[in-house]
Amino acid sequence: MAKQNTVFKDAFNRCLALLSETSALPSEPELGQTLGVSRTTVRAILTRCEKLKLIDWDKRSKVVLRSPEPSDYFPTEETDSLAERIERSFMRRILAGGAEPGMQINELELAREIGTGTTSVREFLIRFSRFGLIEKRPNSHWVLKGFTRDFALELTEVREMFELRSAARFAALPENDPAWHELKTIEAEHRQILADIDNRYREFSELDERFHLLVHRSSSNRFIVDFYDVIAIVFHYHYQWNKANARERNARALEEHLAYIAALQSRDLKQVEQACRRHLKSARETLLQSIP
Amino acid sequence: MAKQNTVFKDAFNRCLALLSETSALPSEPELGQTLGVSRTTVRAILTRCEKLKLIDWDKRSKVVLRSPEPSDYFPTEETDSLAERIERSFMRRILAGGAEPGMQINELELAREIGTGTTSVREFLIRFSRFGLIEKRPNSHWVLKGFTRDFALELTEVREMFELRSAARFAALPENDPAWHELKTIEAEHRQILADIDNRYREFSELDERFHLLVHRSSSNRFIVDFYDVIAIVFHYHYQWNKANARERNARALEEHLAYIAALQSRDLKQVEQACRRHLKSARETLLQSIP
DNA sequence: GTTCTGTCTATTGTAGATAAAAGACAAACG
DNA sequence: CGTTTGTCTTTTATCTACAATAGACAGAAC
Repeated sequence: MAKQNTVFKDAFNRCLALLSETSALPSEPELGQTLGVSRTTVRAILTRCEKLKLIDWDKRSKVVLRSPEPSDYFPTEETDSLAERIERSFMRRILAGGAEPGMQINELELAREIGTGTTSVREFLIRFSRFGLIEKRPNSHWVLKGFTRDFALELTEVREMFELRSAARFAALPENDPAWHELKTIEAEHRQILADIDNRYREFSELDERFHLLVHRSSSNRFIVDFYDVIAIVFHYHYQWNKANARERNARALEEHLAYIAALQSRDLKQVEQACRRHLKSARETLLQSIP
Repeated sequence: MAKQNTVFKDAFNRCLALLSETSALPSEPELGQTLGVSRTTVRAILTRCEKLKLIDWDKRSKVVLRSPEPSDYFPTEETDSLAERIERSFMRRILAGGAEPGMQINELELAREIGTGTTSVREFLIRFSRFGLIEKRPNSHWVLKGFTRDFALELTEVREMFELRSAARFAALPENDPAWHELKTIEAEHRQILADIDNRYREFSELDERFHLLVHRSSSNRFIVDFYDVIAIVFHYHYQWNKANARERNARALEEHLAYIAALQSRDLKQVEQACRRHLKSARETLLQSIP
């Protein structure tokens, strides 16, 4: 087992969806473009489609023979990349399950638990270390620094610095910048979710990420944008394992976002700063409440 | 060749220095403590010392037989860890030698050039990616974003935000905080170097790093402190390959540091901000001048 | 009874191998 | 002539193996 073929499996599944909507597939390069994979993978997909009698493939002609059935798809567990699986396992361990700060992290043990080789775990830990939750002792183990109160305070301190700056930049964006249009779209989605909050409050998490990323992007600063990864991952898992009062919390955040968006649209720097601060303050409090 | 034994070689060299100053070595745990290595490595070192007839070793007694000679030491090239060697090779390529932004980085080629396996290069690139100079295309190559003007501007923008905040924190540190004493020491070294600037201006680079790190540390924020790694590495290599006007540049920076230090000691926030801004501004200009 | 040493085990760092995926090039097609 | 396909090469992602290093434990020495 060298490389996992998750790219193939995932692209194959997405191709099936495409296939159910047309009577013939496009050229290999075009298909590769659509699915975001190379021609090599496209050809592997086509080969499998042919074998399953989903299409009749002869050079340029790729005629659809039948609609795909559920059994044609690869199971979703097999389409996640190894990195995603490792991240999920790891985050569950440290955020959900009683992981004490100071605890040692063992590459071999983690690898065995997840069912992968040590290399992948190691690379994950290296990538993950920039989130400030773990630290390496060279030639020795990793140390879990833990999702502590200090961590949350340090994270939000930088977040506030960055977001205030980004928000001010945003407000100064020229009239014709596409970000304004994107903001309008996001605003509309806020209103839609709020209108049906009881059923749709779970959709907030994803919208939250899109909104703040849009704001951070206008900083045009790679360090600020990259830092948003840290915030996003923390809030992502935090939302996932901490569902107490989710409805009220999200409703409140949506309202704050709308005020924040209105402030941005007013282009009044004072107002922007005020609305931004208010929202960040309550986001910080929410996060802190979930930490013992 | 699995692991390199650079830890052993480096610790051995440092042990020789120790050895030339005493007539007998301490216990294994104590030696390990001093050299910062495990007992396993200490015992390997002692074994080699014995073999070279540098000491007579029998259990607790470790009598020095003769002073180490230059030929006893391992050559310095062999004591650098693989990671350090990779970093140097890589930085030379991208900072010193015409590396165009957008260029592809090939793991295999880099590994061959440096003479290591791909695993180490790969891990280096992952670690290095947080510096914002390269970016990964999954399942494909890395892209060099380049040490461009934009990079320098984005870097210094964040640096200024962080350092202003840290400096303000520093000024508010309680009287008995050890940082004040450390600051005094650093101040004295500044004066010593300035007094003999023609001969010692090269020592500025290291002092600069120590000073700014001391300031950043008072933020008590891991993200701010960690970010200083990015600044440090950029300035480190920048100083190393860009020696035009080094003497004047460093003399000026030393003066600015002294003003900055005085401002910190005054604990007057206005003054601190002013001195800090002035120094950061000129640091930014220096950096920008070296970029075409 | 604390500290040290001898011995042993577990884990990390690195190389090398291999399947998956990307990508290059020329011939074939429209 | 610009795409598309067939074929081939190169590169990445991942596993496994193994030496270096860290670390544990019991008995020896002070």
